[in-house]
Amino acid sequence: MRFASSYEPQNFETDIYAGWEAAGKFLPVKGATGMGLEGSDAKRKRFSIVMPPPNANGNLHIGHGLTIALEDSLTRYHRLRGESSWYVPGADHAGFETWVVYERNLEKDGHTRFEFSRDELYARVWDFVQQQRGNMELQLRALGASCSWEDLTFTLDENVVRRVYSTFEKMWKDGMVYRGEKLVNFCTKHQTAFADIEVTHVDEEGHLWDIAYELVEPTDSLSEIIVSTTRPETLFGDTAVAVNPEDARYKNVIGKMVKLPLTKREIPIIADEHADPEYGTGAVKITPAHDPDDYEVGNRHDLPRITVIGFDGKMLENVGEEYAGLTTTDCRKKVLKDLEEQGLLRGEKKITHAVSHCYKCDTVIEPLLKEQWFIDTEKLAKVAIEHLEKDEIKFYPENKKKVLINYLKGLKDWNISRQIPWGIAIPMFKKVDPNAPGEDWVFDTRVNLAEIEIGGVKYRRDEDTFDTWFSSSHWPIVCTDWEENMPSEFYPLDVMETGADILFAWVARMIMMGLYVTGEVPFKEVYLHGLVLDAHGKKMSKSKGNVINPMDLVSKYGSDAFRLGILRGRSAGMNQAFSENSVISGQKLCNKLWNISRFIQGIVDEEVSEKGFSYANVDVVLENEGEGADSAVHSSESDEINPEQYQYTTNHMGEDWICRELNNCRETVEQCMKDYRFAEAVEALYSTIWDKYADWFVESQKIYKNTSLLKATLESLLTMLHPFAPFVTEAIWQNLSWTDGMIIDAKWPSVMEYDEISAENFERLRDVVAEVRATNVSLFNVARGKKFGLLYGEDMLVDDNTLLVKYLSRVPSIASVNGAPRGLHLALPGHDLYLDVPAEVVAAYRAELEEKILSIGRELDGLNARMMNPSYVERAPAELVKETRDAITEKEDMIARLKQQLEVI
RNA sequence: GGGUGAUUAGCUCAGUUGGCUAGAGCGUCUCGUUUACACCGAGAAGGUCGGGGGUUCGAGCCCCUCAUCACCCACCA
Repeated sequence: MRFASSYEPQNFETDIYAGWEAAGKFLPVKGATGMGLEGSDAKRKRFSIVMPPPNANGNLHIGHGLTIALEDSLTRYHRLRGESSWYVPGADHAGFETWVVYERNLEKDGHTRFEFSRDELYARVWDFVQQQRGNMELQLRALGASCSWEDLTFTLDENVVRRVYSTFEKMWKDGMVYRGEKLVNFCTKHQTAFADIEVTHVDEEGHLWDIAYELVEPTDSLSEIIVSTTRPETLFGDTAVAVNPEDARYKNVIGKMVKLPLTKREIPIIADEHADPEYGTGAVKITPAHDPDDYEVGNRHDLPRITVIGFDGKMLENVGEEYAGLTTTDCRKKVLKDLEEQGLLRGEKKITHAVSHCYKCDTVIEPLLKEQWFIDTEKLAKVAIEHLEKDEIKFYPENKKKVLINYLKGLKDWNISRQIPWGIAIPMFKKVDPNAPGEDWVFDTRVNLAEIEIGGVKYRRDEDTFDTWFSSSHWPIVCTDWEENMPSEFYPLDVMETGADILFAWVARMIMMGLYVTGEVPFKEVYLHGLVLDAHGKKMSKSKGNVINPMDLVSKYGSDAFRLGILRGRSAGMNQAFSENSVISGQKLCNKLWNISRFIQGIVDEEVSEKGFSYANVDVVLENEGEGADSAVHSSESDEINPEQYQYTTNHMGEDWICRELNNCRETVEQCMKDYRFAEAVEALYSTIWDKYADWFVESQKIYKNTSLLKATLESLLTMLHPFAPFVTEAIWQNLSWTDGMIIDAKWPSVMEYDEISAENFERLRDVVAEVRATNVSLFNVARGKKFGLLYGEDMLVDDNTLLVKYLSRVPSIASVNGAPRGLHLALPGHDLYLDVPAEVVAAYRAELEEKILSIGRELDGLNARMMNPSYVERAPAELVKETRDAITEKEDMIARLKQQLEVI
């Protein structure tokens, strides 16, 4: 036996993947623009997609599982369509993320980062990542990613670094890079600055304190000014008190000085719009070195900036002995206590306000002044917006484009300096002797040297590294090997698929950088997926303990089951719940398909071995009924894709019908893939395979066997499902006796020819069978489990197909009434059928019949009401009106029959 | 404070220009030793499509409004 009785993914997946890889099936046909290629390859369409690089040192999480399911389905679909498809895998050095893991390990071993030079640290992390890296790649293979491994790009590869440096140099020359001392988001735990986007804001309970600042020269009405603050410990850095220029209470003290409590300093009262008269006391202390708003106010008024908190999160010397060295929290307590003692603390109230946190360790972000490299984003954003508004990139979901443009419009300059050793070194050197001739900073790529000499002048390396997003914004460029003198035929990418949560951090930056470097948008379409939530719609998190590991599901149910399960019910941009149930349902589909194939292979084997059927009576029946006389040879209509596929004949209406259904399914899948509606494509396949192919076509083939058609249709289904369930379809394909090669590069099905009238007849036959089955079951109670035979009167369809009807509707017998109707008349329009039920059972069935009459009557009333409405008849499309009219006739007919039945009783 | 999305069966979700009796998976119930499959087959129950208005011959879908939830952005001390 070729096929075991159930599909066990573990027995196939590893070997199948290795087989694909060894046969080079993941490689694109490069150079398809014509160079050195003949014939069809020269015209071959291309499809390119790059993988958002997973963290090289980590394990894949459920989001990666979804990512691969989506991207690989697309890739495989386009490959089957005959396109040269290139799926470029990647690995991310994940600067900060990896650094955090590594530093934690260091600390566990009793070391700190300060024991090593940057170069030493870099080398150590490099080794660490290399050790870990294989894991992630194995997991991608287990998920079935058909990516071109020899093109794997690591974000620290030489070509990536070279590209990043060349962009940075260009920006430096274009004056878009500047070094500035600005307030940056600083994590005192991780000792690095972050871009605005890397900071999370959390609404928290806090306090608002009122503190009195005494006027140096009291006026008649005012001797002090009370400010409101949430951060009293920063008062040491205050350089002004601001009031609103329109605020009558303070108009006459603007320009006067106040005494800064706990210090000997005096600071001015200034007028600035920033002060909101409605909020607190209307007066606000200004601390330019420790608050982003105040920083702006300081700039407007040319105020000094006094830094009082260090990068370690502790108070500096300049705040005085008593406070220096305290953490900000301790200092706050002491300041409040001291103010209270001096009678300067005037109020305290609870408020909720947004506080910035490090997205990694949750430490409160300290805004600190720091010299950093910044990118002037104005031009970049402007160009990006222009191209977006010209609709050069199509977004799925559509509304994200608007959201992105909105973000770009308010984009601030981008801090690209990170104070961590793991990453791409910033290629800038600072002149050691400020008095030496030449610029203070020079661009130079010799970053392996701590110090360089240019024209006798010494320069020292900047020790910072690039923000990871700066390099990853080049991803489509570096993955497709785009170069100035030789643009890649695969750039721009056909589609960028990634998480909606990194629309700003990544997608926005790829667009800006793609345009800046190549002048072209980096991709034509963007598909954004939402978060995978747990079964109850909650975010997965380690602390909640609801994290699902995709690899567990893959090993338990198989890769295909996981892929089908995670795609189910998912639509672009939406966060969606996910549970094991959907994976189980995927597993069932795989097993179903396996068993369908097993059955068909059995028929093929039987035919080969014996040229006959095991059902002795079938030959006879075939001669007497069915549509054998009308059989016709068909082959695929459009020969473009695959001329030799689908040589078959249709001998029976069920066969025409399945051809029609497969055509419909193929069209649906094609349209869905075009629109990125993956879940709908899977659903169409699921219902075609299960509800149509298995339940009706395969069942009917137990009576009428058509091997050529069984083969053709099975191949078609396997091929269509392959993008979503690559392993089981390949396992079956290679197990079948008549198929060649691998399904991974089989040909996408083309149109199947069939007879429309015949197909429609089968549809009618299904109605008959369904009604017979349902009626027999509903008789179950009154008939105490007895099943009844079917009788037919003037009914051509049934008369011509008695064997099939008998088999499909599970009746014990089927016969003509021979002009003497008896039993239960089925209320089926256009048919003359009876269940051979004794009169007493029909009588017992009376209540059900009456209920049925009532229910059809209700439907009839609704239809009649519609027809009674003159506007409906006038304005609705004629076709619709006709349908309504026909439905009324049908319902009336049904009711008449049922009533007649009642009378007989 | 601004923005986006959601609200449809017990649960998780489909439902693309408005059109016949609103669908699926899982769950529930009844029945089934039919030789591909119990990871199966047959059948059934279950929904006033968040509330309220409006447009229309016709609204789950379009418009207005309210409510609830989620997420994103934002400098209110």
